[in-house]
Amino acid sequence: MFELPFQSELLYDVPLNLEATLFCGQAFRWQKLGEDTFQAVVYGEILRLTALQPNRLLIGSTAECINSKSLRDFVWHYLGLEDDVSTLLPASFIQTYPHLYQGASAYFGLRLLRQEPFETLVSFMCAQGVGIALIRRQTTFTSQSFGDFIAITEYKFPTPEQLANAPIGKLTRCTNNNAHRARHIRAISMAVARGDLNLAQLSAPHCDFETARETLLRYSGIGEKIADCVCLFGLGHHTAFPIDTHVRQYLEAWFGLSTHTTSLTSKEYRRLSDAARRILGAEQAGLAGQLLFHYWRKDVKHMKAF
DNA sequence: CCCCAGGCAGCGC
DNA sequence: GCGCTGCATGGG
Repeated sequence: MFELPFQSELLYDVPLNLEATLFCGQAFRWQKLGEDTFQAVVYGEILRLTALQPNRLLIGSTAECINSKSLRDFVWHYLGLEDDVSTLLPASFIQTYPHLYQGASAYFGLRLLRQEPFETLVSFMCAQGVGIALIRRQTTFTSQSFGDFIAITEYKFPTPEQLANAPIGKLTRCTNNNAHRARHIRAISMAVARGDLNLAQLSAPHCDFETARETLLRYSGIGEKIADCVCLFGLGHHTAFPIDTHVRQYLEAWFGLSTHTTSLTSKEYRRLSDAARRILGAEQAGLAGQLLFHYWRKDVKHMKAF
C-alpha cells in the first residue's frame, strides 16, 4: 500500500458501526482498503478510518489540524456522531412494532453522514437503475477525470465549474455511458456555477424542506427519490424520506403501505412518505428510514453492504 | 439467458 | 393521472 501524506492521526472511542455508517450515508467514493479500513476524500481531504476494535476508531486525515480537537470536530460532524440512534424511534413505534425495533437495534451504530452538497447532488444523479458498485465507479471516475489531484490515486470531487465545462463525451464515459445522465449533470453544474442554483441556500435551517425539494425537482434528471436523497444527505433536511425499491418493499411488507399502481407515481410517492413520517416520527424520519433500510437489506434480503 | 440493481423523462392514452 | 419504454452495464 502507498504511504499517504497524513498530517494527523487520532484514536477515538465512538459508538459507531463503521460499515453501517458509511453505507447509510452512501458516501459513494468510500473504498474498502482492508477488513476494517475505509478511505475516502471528504471535503477535499483524504480521510482514513480503521476500526481497531468495536467502538474504537483510528482516524487519519491529510487535513492540517492545529490540534486533535479540530480533527475530532471535523470527523464528528461528518460522521453525524451528534445523533443518538438508540433514542431515534418513537415510543409508539416500539410499542406497535416490537419485533422491528428488536431487529433494527443491531444497527444502532448507524449514523447519517453530512456530505458536501454538490458532491451529494451529482452522486445521486448517478444512482438510477444501477447497483452501488457501479455508482461508486461513476463518482470515482468522474473525480479522476475532472477533479484536482491530491495524492497517489486520490482526486477531489470536481467543482461545479469543472463539470459545467466538461466535454459531453468525456463526461458520458464517467456516467456509465449514459448520455442523458451526463447532459443532466452538466446542465445542473452550470446552474450551480452561475449561481442560479444555490445549494447552501437550500440547506437547513435557512430553508425549509419543501422549498428545497421543489427547487431541486425543477431540474431534469432529478425526481422524487433523488431530491429526497440530496435533501437528506447533503442539505440537512432530516425529515426527508427517500423511497427506492428497497424502501418500497419494506413499507409494504412491514406496514402494509402499498400502491395499487405498478409504478410509483408522484402522488403515491408523497402518500407513502407522509405515512412513513407519521409512523417513524417526522423530525428524524430520514435516519429512521435508513435504519430500517439497512436492517431490511442485511437481515431480510441477505445483501452485502459493500 | 434472465433478472435486478438506492430512477427518471418522454410519450401515448 | 397511469403505464410503458429507453437508457447501459455487471453480477447472481
